[in-house]
Amino acid sequence: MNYWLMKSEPDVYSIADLQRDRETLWDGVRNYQARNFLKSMQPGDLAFFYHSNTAPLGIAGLMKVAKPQVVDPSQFDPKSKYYDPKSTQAAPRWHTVTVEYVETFPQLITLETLRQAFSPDDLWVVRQGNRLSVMPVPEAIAQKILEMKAG
DNA sequence: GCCAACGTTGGC
DNA sequence: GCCAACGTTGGC
Repeated sequence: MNYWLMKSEPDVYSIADLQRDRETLWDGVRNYQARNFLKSMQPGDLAFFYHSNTAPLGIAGLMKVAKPQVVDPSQFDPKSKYYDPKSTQAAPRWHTVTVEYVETFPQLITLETLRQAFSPDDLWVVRQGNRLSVMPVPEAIAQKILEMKAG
């Protein structure tokens, strides 16, 4: 079982939206490094839901990988902003997962708090200028984050 | 809204 | 295969 961190802009899709939907397809990732992490996810892996490009920034809750290795359908949809004309049905470029709601943290764990607690080498989201939207979280770090949300 | 960081594209 | 131009992300 592995831990991950996945970013979403809450104006677009928030932890509250996931709570309402219970499960969602994590579509629209168009970065190869992030996609490779998505591809390596296993059912039951846990992922921190990070609210980006908002205020306050931080980890808002937890979700669980439900279905792995899902072909992202938006790559074939010319009307989608995630349309990729170079992708084919025979050889899709973009795979993702579906995720299932687990919990909303009683309190957002802010980026500032994460910066104080962790080094950029341990938790990549605190790296300056970090643009990766899906990243692994070492188990020891994940455990500490889960302790922090307990208060 | 600004802009630094940085990934991608495409001409050569 | 290099790298300048370009587009996007995301913190501030």
